[in-house]
Amino acid sequence: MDLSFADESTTSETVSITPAVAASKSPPESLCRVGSGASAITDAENGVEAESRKLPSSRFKGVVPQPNGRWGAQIYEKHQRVWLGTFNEEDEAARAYDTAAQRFRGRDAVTNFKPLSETQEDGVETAFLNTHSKAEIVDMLRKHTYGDELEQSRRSYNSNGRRTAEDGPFGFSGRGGDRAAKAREQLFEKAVTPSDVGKLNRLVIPKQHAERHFPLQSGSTSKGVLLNFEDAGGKVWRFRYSYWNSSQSYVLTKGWSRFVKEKGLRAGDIVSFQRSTAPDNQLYIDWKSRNINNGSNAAAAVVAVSGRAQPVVMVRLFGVNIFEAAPSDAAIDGYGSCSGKRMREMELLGLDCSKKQRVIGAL
DNA sequence: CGGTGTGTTGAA
DNA sequence: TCAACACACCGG
Repeated sequence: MDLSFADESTTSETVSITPAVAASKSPPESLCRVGSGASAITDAENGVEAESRKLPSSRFKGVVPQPNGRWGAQIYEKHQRVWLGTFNEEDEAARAYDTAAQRFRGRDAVTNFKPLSETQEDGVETAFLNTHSKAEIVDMLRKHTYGDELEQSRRSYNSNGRRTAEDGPFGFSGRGGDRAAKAREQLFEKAVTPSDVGKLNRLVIPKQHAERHFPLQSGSTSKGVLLNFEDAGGKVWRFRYSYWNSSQSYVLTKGWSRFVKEKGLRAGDIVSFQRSTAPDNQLYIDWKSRNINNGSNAAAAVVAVSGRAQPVVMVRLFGVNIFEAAPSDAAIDGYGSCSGKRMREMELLGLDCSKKQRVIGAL
């Protein structure tokens, strides 16, 4: 769990800006890419031939050569490598790294090109990055669809900054239309349980996230505090937040049922919590149906379903097919099975497949 | 079978 | 944190 992309609270970090390395550099053309790693620079009769086996290293950060002459992109986080995919061109891989670096480490991350080609602040891309999880961005990079998705975002952002079907699952704040969306960081998401939307008038905040993002002063532990959250429409919701000793859990109580009612939340739907990266620390709340299909890769699209009684539903989430038990109360929380390799990927991307937690990719 | 991306290590 | 290297394993 510590490997998840869970804390983007680190997004506010400060990293010294380092002038992009490559940009205008003339790569030693001697580094010709070779066929299958070997293709020896046929050398005169000696053992120097062995040297030619070595793959040409990249002049770009985060880029590694592949045996077939292509280039891989990777970035590290929490002692783990996050693979960003393979590319035909070295600079494509470098750009993929740049994008990931900006998403993972913030605006001032050290990159290969970004600072140069983008010095004129690109609010749209920044917002785009801010409104997509690391997992989503990585997925786009791997599938080489980042550029397209960003373009889509640019088009739909248009002049009014209003949320459109083209936006990510949570879109932009889009309120008013005259105010630009403030940069915000994703805190975490949770698929609501039946009781979260039931008569108990409370939402359980997974301990892990509660303690990280909504710490309670020892004194206010029991009585709780009032927290304000702004939704996508700009409406402010005020919830009481406290710790229940009886169940040893953190909960949003007073005010929660009104939110459930107005949004028509149903078990399995995803609620998302964000916080402004600006000094005001404004909190935001948004939600999405667990099966929405809005054309974005980020969306969970229902691939096959025919009625509520169907035993199995397959959803495509972040480009990964997931089988989910039918919406019976018992299984409604978890995302059933993840298979083989995908399972590892899911873990690495912070998508918890186990039943213990329903939090999906705490961003 | 070709290629990808993971396992792993040593350097910074 | 990062790149280098080897190769297991995966999808075609």
